[in-house]
Amino acid sequence: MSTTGGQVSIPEVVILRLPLYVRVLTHFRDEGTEVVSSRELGDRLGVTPAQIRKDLSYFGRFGKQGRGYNVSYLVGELRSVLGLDREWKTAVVGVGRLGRAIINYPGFEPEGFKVVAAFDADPAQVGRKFHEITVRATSELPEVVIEEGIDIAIVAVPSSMAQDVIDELVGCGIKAILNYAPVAPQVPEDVRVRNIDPVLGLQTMTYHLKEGKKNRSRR
Amino acid sequence: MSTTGGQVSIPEVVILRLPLYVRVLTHFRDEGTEVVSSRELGDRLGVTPAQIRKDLSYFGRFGKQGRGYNVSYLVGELRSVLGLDREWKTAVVGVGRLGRAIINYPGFEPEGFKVVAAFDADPAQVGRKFHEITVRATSELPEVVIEEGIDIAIVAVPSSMAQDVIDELVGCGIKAILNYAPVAPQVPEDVRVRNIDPVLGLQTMTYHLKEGKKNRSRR
DNA sequence: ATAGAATTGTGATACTTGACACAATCTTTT
DNA sequence: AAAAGATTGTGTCAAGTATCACAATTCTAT
Repeated sequence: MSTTGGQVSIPEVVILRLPLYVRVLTHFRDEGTEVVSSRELGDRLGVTPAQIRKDLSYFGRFGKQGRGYNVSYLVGELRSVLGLDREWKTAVVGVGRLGRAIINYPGFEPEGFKVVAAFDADPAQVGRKFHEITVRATSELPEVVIEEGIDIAIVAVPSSMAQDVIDELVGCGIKAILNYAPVAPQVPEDVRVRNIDPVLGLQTMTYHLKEGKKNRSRR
Repeated sequence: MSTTGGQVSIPEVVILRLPLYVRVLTHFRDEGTEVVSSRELGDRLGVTPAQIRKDLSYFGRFGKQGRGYNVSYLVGELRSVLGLDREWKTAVVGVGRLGRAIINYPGFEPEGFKVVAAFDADPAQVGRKFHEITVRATSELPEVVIEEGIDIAIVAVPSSMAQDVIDELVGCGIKAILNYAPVAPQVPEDVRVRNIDPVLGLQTMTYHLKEGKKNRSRR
């Protein structure tokens, strides 16, 4: 239950898996595979076929019994579900070593994520250009977010400044933040944050490495 | 139930939260706070106090009723649980733009993760030095992993090569991999992989951004 | 055509994870 | 020294998530 207007609310874990499905399906498509079954997909992802079918069933009936899923069609449908059939504009806050690497990272644009602005608190950075983007003062954030139509902010400031910057972004009406600072940000519940934090990844693996544990992992 | 030798098996989700606790506790400690309650911790992390107490209870009884947890003591205990009371040796595979950024990243060493070797398939890169580390040929992986005592591999190769490199690493006996390539790697169940993938983070946020949804997030 | 094999979509079931609530215990105040 | 207040640790219950299993449907082969 817990509906809004009749349709069942979709678990967040399901949303988190969809981009993985899109990625693997795209792979299949690029290899020329036209049809794929939930078992084949599951094998590639390390999940059960039933889970894939259940997940997809939240959004529609994309398959054909006895045959499987048309790869191109399913990729298109899932991209549409995720909102990946348009371009999203991002702003990078913080143009230190990490921020510059993000601005230069070639993996965002092909996926429809375009960096259109950059900010830094340091006046010495303001005015510099990286990869066609001129750095602006953080004080200009509110105007630029509106003028440029920023959808998503990418935070790459030192951890001591991260919460302040995030508060500022929330104040500007930003609803989605990709955070590279190693902190646990506090945001209102209508704002999404995804943290990119390699150290956390390492720290959860050492637990298992320690004294050669043998329990199995959870993807 | 489902025990091995008497002690209850610890849920993986709990392990995934411990580094967050360590991080926030370290923050408190650096601010001079000596004692903290599960409520204060929970407020900072956006989780319920009960969850924190339950999580900690898997590993011991660290608190004192009516008072809370001694911050320094708890940090130490949790670091020990996670195996963070020693240094871990890592090797970076792939020294392109991303691999070099990882080698130069100053955030690993203070946390006890030391990059001690680097590899690349491209002969033109072999022999070059980055940040005191000489690049070796990928063919040398097996020997170097043993000689240098590599605990964790960091994969920063193009996605087309990622699975092959990961297979190679698994063949060398590596049990923990931090993977930056945008793929869903297949590994035996005794090998842990953590994926660092900003695009996946963005793609799960667009679902919610699309047509101004208002459902709340999950951390 | 018909039989057999493959595979989806989904209700029901089992398992996992999170929250609640309270006795036990410690600290502070009067 | 007693009472009031705070907070832990944990058994129990609730919610969330994953898996099972099978009718329905499609494809393939003879």
